[in-house]
Amino acid sequence: MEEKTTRPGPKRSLSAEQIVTTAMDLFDGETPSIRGVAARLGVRPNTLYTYLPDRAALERALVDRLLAEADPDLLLGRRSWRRRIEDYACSLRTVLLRRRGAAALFHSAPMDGPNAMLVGERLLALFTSAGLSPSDASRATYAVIVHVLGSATLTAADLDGHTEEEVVAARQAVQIDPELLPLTAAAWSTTATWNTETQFRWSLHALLDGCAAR
Amino acid sequence: MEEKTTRPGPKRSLSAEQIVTTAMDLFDGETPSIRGVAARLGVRPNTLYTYLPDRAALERALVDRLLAEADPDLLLGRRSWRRRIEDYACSLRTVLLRRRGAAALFHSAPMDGPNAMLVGERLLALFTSAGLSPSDASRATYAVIVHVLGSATLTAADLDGHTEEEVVAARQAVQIDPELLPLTAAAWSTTATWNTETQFRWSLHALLDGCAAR
DNA sequence: GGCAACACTGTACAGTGTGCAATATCGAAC
DNA sequence: GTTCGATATTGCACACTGTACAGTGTTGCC
Repeated sequence: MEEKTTRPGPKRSLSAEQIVTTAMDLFDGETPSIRGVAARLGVRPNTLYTYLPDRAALERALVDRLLAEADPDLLLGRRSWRRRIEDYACSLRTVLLRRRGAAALFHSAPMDGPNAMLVGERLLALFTSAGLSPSDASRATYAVIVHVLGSATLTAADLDGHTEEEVVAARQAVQIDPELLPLTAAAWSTTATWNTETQFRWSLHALLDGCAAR
Repeated sequence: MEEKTTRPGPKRSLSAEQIVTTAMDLFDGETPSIRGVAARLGVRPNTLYTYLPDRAALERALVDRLLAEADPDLLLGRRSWRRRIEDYACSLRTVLLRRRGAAALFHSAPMDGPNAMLVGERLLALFTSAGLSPSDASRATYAVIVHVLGSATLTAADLDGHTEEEVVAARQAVQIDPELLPLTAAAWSTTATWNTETQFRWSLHALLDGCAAR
């Protein structure tokens, strides 16, 4: 194994790790591009193709970094299984909302990185400890992933750089015609808060209730 | 109102409706671009800016068209509130998976079109009929939207042009090391089916259970 | 008929990801 | 120690993308 100990040719000036790290740094402020990362590294764009097959590979690596940044250890500890899931979910939501376009990355490629697998394993453990069968635990795991990523992505689209408060206030100010949409008008004060962590926790809670009842 | 009955200047050769319609046609096969739609209409790309402020406006319009194509009337009728939600949700999922990149459109702009409002109103009615308060009905409505869009987007990323069967088979073939990820390995036969309608219905069912319990 | 508003075009710019051929650099074999 | 082949990096180029700006010609109104 690892027969390629030394190879001819010039030394590599970079590493895949380094590229992904620079992309993460660059991520505060703008969604990273091949050319942007290369510029930051003081290198021509093509150079990156020595380390990555294409842009999708960079995105996959970023996805896995983001999952790790949310701290999968939150899924461990002595708290109840629900608390642990909620804590990691909220942490991941925060991580995804901090960087513009972060949530959207999860939709360009399948999640098969090592951290994705780790998080999956731990979620399975939690649902199993809650009494679910292996099959149901798997389904519940995916349901939670879908909720966190879907929620974060939609909220990221609505925020678009603004703060949560600004968006809620802007939505509050919208006038709904009670003739056309009576129920929407009646519930609008709640609907205006769809992009808040309160809403996030409410729906996650409902989802976990439904999963636990299986 | 509508004081602009007639205006000077040449007749318009197109309409916003027409642009959105050709974009939808073009959508089978490739994700529509300003230049692509213009070419299909036999017109320079800039011409579209007479009718639309920017690409985001086109995407918003497409989102609303997709919501309508899923047939919001499925939310009406005599079936139980759960059946009606499940039927529309599955229909929307199918619509979004039929066109590549359709699901991703929902993440570029807020959903505030007329059909989005209509669907929201009808979901509120269903949850209200299920006994939820206006506030809880609003939260449950968003939870369902998040699930449908999140699930469709993740599945679209995994499918990437392939059929559901192909993806499931490819995932089944993956070998998970039971030493590293015992639970993942044990539940993998189910995990391989995450992108199926069966999984979609399972998690939607769980979510609705949790919402109804409020 | 002149005026002002308007639709549309030509051209252009600043981006994006990425393929290809040339160049420079190294390790290993002779 | 020289040659050879593998390799990293570059310059250049291509095919895209959205969209800004300055014409150019058509039209309704006074």
